[in-house]
Amino acid sequence: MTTQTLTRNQGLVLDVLSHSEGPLSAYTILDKLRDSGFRAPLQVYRALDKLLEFGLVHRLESINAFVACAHPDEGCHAHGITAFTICETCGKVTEFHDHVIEDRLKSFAKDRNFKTGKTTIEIRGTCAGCA
Amino acid sequence: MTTQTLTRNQGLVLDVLSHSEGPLSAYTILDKLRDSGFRAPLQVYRALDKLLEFGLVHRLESINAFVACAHPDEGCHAHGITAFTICETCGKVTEFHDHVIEDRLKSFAKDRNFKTGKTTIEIRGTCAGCA
DNA sequence: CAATTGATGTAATAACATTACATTTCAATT
DNA sequence: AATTGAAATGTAATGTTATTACATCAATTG
Repeated sequence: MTTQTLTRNQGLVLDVLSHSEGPLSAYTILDKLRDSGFRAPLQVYRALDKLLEFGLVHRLESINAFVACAHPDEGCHAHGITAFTICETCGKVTEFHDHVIEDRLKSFAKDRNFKTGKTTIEIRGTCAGCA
Repeated sequence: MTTQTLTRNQGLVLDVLSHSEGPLSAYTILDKLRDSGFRAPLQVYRALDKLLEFGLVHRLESINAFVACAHPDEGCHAHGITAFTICETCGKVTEFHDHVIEDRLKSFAKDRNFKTGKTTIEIRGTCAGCA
């Protein structure tokens, strides 16, 4: 998956996220793209939906914000469950993948015949630099 | 922690959540408490804040909703990280605790000197009954 | 009983997200 | 090149979730 396959709006949104230090809300993205012609929230949300689908962006459920994937070239969907640490002081987000956690969650779900869709793992706290 | 220590508003909100089949949004709780004198969202949010603090209620970040704790008598905070399955069809929420996952997350955080605050683990999907 | 603290009431506003509908773009096929 | 169908876009309006600000009330305590 490369940037070339993206539409103009999708590319603009991904570009903003990729160059951002930390996660951004949809409305912050909108503001940053006013000069590029964006006028309405839906333009951002639609682009984000696609980028999420492509695995190029992640949504942080606990803070209603979005970040570019840390390794978009490999296709993040291939890495299984994505987990995050989110620094509440500086906003820094670190993405990680842990197969033990993933196996454990999968086995819990399987034991109960729960069909897993999307899984959210987010640790909010204070990063090393801000401690 | 018993219900007796709660204020009127806190007790009313907890009661609504305890008797609900599934998670409720703050505004749904508000509607259910209009007859009890609730008029504004803040009355709900304030009560929820305290109930969350007491470990009597959980917030489901991925669906912006709240559920009563499955074992409030023991004080849910004592159980460490709480994880959930959330059925997107019927709304049923199951709460669980897994020490392996918890240890794994803690060790990840410790390795990076990340000071853990609240951790969110939510699996959305389809429960056995709805499959 | 004054002072402090925590809880409450109310209105207004901010922040986040979706619905609805009209229009345009673009690639695949004719 | 014209047709056409799917995907993307533009725009306005609205719906949903959460917070700020400020006034008041109630319980505790020094």
